[in-house]
Amino acid sequence: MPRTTAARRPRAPRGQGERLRADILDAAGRLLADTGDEAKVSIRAVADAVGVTPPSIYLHFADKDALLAEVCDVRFREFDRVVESAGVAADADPLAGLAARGRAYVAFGLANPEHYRLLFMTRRAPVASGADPWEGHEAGRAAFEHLVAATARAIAAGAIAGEPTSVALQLWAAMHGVTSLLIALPGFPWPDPDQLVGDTMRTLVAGLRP
Amino acid sequence: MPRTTAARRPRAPRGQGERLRADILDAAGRLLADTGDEAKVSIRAVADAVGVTPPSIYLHFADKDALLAEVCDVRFREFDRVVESAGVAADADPLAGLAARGRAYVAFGLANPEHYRLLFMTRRAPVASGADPWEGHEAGRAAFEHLVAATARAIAAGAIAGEPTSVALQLWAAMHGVTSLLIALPGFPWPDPDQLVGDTMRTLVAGLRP
DNA sequence: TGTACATCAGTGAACGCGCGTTCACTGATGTAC
DNA sequence: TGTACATCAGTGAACGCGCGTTCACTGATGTAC
Repeated sequence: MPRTTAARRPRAPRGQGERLRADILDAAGRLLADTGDEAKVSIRAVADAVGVTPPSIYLHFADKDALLAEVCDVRFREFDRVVESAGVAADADPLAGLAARGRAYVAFGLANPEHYRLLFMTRRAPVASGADPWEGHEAGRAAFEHLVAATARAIAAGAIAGEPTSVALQLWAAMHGVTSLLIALPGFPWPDPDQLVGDTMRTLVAGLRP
Repeated sequence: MPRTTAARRPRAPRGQGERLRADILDAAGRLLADTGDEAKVSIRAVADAVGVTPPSIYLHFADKDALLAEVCDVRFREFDRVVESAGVAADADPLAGLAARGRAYVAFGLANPEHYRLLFMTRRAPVASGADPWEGHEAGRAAFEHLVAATARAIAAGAIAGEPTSVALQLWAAMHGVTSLLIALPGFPWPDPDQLVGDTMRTLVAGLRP
């Protein structure tokens, strides 16, 4: 089967070259989600999806890694926005806010498994020790800080006990555990995901009660 | 840099052809652990590590997928053996047995990150619905049943409450969450892994108390 | 005891493929004088 | 107003690479008669 070639994209007018950049990022993200396979996101495939020739990609990104890193960043921002807004909507009760974040976290992962895989299941190079570990991952930093803040509010309200960062890590690890197992092992006889998330959340909250 | 070619392996004597099969499995596993990169485990690289030519692999494995599936199975058996024996050693107190399994689980993952990745972080095709989900993954079934059994003992002893399978899934998801995040995001400013595992285990056990 | 034959455990060379990336180029559009 | 030139936004063709896999073959060893 030959690659489905998109219509040839008309050349951008002068000064609008940056539009192609945005289209490339978008196409790469969609390609990843649609094929469900990071190996299928090749420079050629992305160029084809956008309707442009492969060398054009290099007018906007240094190399393939730079492109993927930026796709990752864009999707991370989306992830943070979705999870945080679900949490904020329920924050009247800080515990409900945390639970809503957990549910939204898992739901995002299951709805966008390949994006989730790229964000949280693919090895991201460790930065040099001493450097800022968040350098180049500002969206990641924001997402984590949002979680720590929500956790701190629940602690301040007396709903749970513990040190905010430690508790946030436990919640994150548990929700990530559920999400990534469901994504990695779809053949396993899982119970209903909602129930698994609910049970896990209830156990954690009970265990963290002051 | 040219691939470091192993000494040419002497031809097996008659009737001993199966020895090469075992050596191939072993070399593929070591290659995965040493390079830390599944993409580097190519038919050519494995053949080279064993000291044989690429077509020889096909005398023993139908194709690359079959080889990787069997590597996976071998490592899964090792994983189950390590975790279960750590648990059995502490089973005098069922709760201590569960905790020992949790620690051994995470330790195995951190000591063999690429094997862990292959076992639990790489998508394994879902089987046809209706078929036995464990078909071809007998080692996986055994490992999971060992965990459920240990959980059931802790429940029977009155140390924790709940339904064995549900509780086992919660414990698994949490330990997997910790392990896989540490593996996937080594650049994150993690606390000491032992502390993270200990905190998570304590929270879960507290939340599951009868 | 000798010899033809079968079998086993591989080898050597090649196939076609898709990949990331580079390089010289093109053609439309704006700007200086 | 005309024209030379610069710039922008790409294209077309090719590079070398490593990959999974196939195919015809080889040479040592056993077995039948």
